[in-house]
Amino acid sequence: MEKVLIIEDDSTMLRGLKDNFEFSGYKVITAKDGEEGLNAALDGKPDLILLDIMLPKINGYEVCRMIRKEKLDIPIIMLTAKGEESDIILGLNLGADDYVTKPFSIKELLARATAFLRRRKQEEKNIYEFGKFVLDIPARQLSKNGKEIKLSPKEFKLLEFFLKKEGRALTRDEILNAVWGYNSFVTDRSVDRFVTTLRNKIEQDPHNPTFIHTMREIGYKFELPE
Amino acid sequence: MEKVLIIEDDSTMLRGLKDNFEFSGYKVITAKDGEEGLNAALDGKPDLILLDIMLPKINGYEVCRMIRKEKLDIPIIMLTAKGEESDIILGLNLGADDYVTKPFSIKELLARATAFLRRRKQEEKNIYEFGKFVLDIPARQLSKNGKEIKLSPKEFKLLEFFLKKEGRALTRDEILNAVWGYNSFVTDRSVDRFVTTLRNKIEQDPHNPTFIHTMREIGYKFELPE
DNA sequence: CAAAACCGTAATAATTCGGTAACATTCATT
DNA sequence: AATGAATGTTACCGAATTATTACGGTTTTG
Repeated sequence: MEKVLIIEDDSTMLRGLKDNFEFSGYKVITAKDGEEGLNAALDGKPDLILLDIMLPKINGYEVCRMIRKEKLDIPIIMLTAKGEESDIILGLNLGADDYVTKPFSIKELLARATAFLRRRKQEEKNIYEFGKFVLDIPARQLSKNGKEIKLSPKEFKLLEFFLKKEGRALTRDEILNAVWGYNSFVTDRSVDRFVTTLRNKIEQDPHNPTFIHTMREIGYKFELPE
Repeated sequence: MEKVLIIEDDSTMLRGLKDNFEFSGYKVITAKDGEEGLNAALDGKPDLILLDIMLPKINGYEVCRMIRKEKLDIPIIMLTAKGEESDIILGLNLGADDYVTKPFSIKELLARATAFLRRRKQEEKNIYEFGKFVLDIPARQLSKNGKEIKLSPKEFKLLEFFLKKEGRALTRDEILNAVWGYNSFVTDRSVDRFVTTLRNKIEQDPHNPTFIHTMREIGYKFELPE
């Protein structure tokens, strides 16, 4: 189920949005000021953010900017009372993907949200194939020639992340953030260890890896051979 | 340069949009009815489509639906004279990513277009081509005719810097600062050494370099031959 | 509730890399 | 052409990075 984060200080408005989105089948988490909202965005990993501009503590523009600074690629729809063109443009330039102007129709907002999530969903592949392996995300299972290969939860998450970012060199930090969570106090070396165990499970010759290549001083890169 | 396809039957409007987008640095292709527009979308591979709804032959909704049916993942912004909510929602559900209502401000439309293209652009501009070589920054890999050429971390950084400053003579100090860091106590001669190894990897005849030219008393310059 | 699986860390081993020095070559100037 | 300065080339070893393994504590499973 898709998770929507709503950051809005007006209780009535917040309640209305929450009810409507939940009724439409979304999971909703909420925040009532910018600070709380930023934390929720980082921790909760929502698929979409509705972001009010006028907020206590940190305003919406700042929240938007900071989310983008963290390289989080979550669609953001801004909710604004101001119809001013310059504000809209400011928001869009700060990394928002869309905005709606209060008072807006909930039906329209829902349609826009759906449009953003649809695309995202299409982008998300659920089954990855590499070599003789198949990683089935919904089934949480890796198999080689149809035979299951057991992976621990962390191993699975790591492999999933590698596949999602196939072809790109990933820093240990990126990997830690994605697999362990952004605020974990885990050592870089743990990444190495899990790469080792993964290699032992998927590489023919773990010392001459076909898939998981080490990128010195950076981290690792998952590559599909020709 | 990004290519925008504008599908619009009103000549005046079309002309206005074309001028504005071209002035903003986009390449523009146009179509005056749905059929023509659909072909242009399929053949021209634009990065963004502005799509009027009221069109001769095939209307905008249909065009949108057919583009999506072809699994083309091009952002579509609908231009609509109707302010009716139901039309907007219909459009969004058919796969449009956004809409603007006529009369719209060209400034706002440009801002929205930029927001859509921003992500794509960021992802794209990280690849440098020179001669038969391709330096892929995200993949952290250099290849010649598709075949990988291994670079050490320093070599990679140095080449990346050269490409970023292509055409400019660089002092050894500039290079040291950029590649080795502010306060390293490394000799100038290390630059020379790494230029040598780089030349051996990318120059046909390292003694008659095509790309990395030595600027006596200064340093080096990376140049693309004609 | 016991056994098994899992995870993070630290210790140790293996590997790669990079800076330097020493020597060779080229270049500009006279 | 001779000279000195700048640049090119090469080999080597210490240092930095990564790989591997073992272990203890925790969680999950049967």
